[in-house]
Amino acid sequence: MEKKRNAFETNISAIKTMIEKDGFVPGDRIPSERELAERLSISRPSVREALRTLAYLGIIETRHGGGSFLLNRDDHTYIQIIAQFLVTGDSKFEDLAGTLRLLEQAAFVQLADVSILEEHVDSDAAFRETLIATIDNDLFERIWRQVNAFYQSFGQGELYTRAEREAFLKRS
Amino acid sequence: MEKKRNAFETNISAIKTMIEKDGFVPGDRIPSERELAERLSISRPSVREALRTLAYLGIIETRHGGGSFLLNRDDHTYIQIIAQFLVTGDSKFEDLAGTLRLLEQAAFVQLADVSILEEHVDSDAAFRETLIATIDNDLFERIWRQVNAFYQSFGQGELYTRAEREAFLKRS
DNA sequence: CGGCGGTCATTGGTCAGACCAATTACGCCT
DNA sequence: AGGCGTAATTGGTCTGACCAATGACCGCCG
Repeated sequence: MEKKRNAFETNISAIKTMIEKDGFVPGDRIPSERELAERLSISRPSVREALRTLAYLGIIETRHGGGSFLLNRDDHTYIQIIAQFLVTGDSKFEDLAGTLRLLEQAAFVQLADVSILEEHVDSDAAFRETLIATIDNDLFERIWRQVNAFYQSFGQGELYTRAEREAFLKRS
Repeated sequence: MEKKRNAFETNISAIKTMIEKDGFVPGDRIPSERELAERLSISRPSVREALRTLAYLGIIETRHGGGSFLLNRDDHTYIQIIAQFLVTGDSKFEDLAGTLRLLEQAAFVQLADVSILEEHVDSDAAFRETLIATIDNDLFERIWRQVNAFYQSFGQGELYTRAEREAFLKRS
């Protein structure tokens, strides 16, 4: 009898199973919290704890007064969660700057046409922002943005000097 | 004043911030639910909804009667959890592989001596692991490790073919 | 004096019920 | 038939209570 597993995960599974079994498709409204509680024979707070987690993961969306709705699977929530927990408070400042340089260097290597950077050589922020945008990789951009936001929170100024930015262009 | 953010995510952030601010390290016991509720001026059910989500993601662990404890980052299971719900997220899978290639390319550009990679050319995993280790940047390595864990959870095989790994070495 | 066992405070787990806020559905009036 | 206001539905939050598991404290006994 090792079924004594956490009731919480059991509840999440139960709700997930019920959603699948009833054949809900993305966009559908799932039963209300009160109805779920009754059908699963658990209290509404327990239902809510499970639903909140599902909502946080982007599985469902809740609308105050409207109900809970199944979301499409390819919403980006999971990427946000990853990015949010990747960069945490104990990241060292030197690592932040170093990581930013690495990320941007990676982007630069992939860059075919350097000319689009030339007009932004005056602005550190615009230069780097443009550089990252050329990659066209959502996850990569989110990670960079998260790291950069952390870097900015340290109140530091430009990551590169103007000379360094010009060096970028010459290395094409 | 667009502070109208969801209270739930605000609560998760608040708890996460408090944990970081108070300098808790993995293994530490965090304040009790009742104390958190009081310090954050929210009710215990709201605290619980946030804590359950953190527990489900593997950020913390709760022991009935004992308290809640911070887990090691390596124990964070949210990667697997999220993947469990997103098995069909093909479009974003390309982002994962692309991000990994970008990170490793950045590491390679910084690499002075390629010879240490030669002995690992037979193993995709060892090759990439060694490559990242040369960077000596904690944050960068952590980001790579998490993205790689997510990539692995999709059950994919090697990121590079053997020919691609050998091409790395030649480009020195 | 020291080890042991029991008691009790602390903490998480769960529930019932209440009230508010936002949305939606319905029916009435025009 | 259409528009509008009211009521029902539904999520959001809180209070309070009780149970269950853990752990610390303290007294008892060897």
